[in-house]
Amino acid sequence: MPELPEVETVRLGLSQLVGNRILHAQDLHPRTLRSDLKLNVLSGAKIKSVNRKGKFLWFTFDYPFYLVAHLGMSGRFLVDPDGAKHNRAEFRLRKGRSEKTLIFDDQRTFGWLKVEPLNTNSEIISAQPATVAHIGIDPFAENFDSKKAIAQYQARKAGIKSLLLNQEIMSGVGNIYADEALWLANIHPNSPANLLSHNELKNLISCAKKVMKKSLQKGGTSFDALYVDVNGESGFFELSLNAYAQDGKPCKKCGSLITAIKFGGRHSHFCPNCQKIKKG
DNA sequence: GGAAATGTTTACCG
DNA sequence: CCGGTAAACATTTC
Repeated sequence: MPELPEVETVRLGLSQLVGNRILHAQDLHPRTLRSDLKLNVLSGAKIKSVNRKGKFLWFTFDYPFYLVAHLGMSGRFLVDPDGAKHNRAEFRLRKGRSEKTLIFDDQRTFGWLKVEPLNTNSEIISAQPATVAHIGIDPFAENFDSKKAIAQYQARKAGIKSLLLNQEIMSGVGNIYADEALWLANIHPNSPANLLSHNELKNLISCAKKVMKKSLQKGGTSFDALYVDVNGESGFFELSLNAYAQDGKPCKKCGSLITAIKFGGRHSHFCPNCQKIKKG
């Protein structure tokens, strides 16, 4: 369940595992583990925290390693699942007398895991894995700087949607929430970012935050059982979508039909009346 | 059978 | 370097 609200839903579920010790860990698919360090270096390690930046997750331990994870398009973490179909890695956990199995399940194998050494030489660098260092801060982080993000958007001529999807400026937004945020902010996905005013971009960021927060409260968006929390439960934000996958349906603001256009191999959904393209 | 699916990275061309 | 586009990765579902 791959955008910020879905990843945060997973993080919240995984955070219940803090205090568990890893008895045994192994990867089960050749594409899943994307580090030279093997999962079994974590044997004996106790989970200290589960963190998120944009769509990236990482665990910290009482061992000098991070376990970094990205769900890709179809990755799931499942605790003691009834029927995981595509097990890509397995962790046997224990806390007190209770044992659990954590499964990383991933149909399309675009998701991955990495074991990365903690950099003990610098507290600043060790605050986050090197893997996520180049990723932009997400709008839910305390140190998110919206003025900086706005300036970076305005410095570019590319269509605003492609920049929203650029995880190095502001992270967390994917195809669903980009369409939803742009609809809410009345901005055409292909409007060149440099033609948008400071206020329009400020509003766009706050719309993205608003829509993702609302989704998070409903457990994220689940079109099918692929996108579920660690207990296998689906989210219900699909029922609240206004633009994404709504092509052919009337816009809830003006009644015009939502249209879909293709860009970069993916679809954008927007209201042609409410979201007019900006021209220079 | 063809197309599409909520992501990221890389390549190519201009 | 920037922008636009496409492809690659792999699997399942509609």
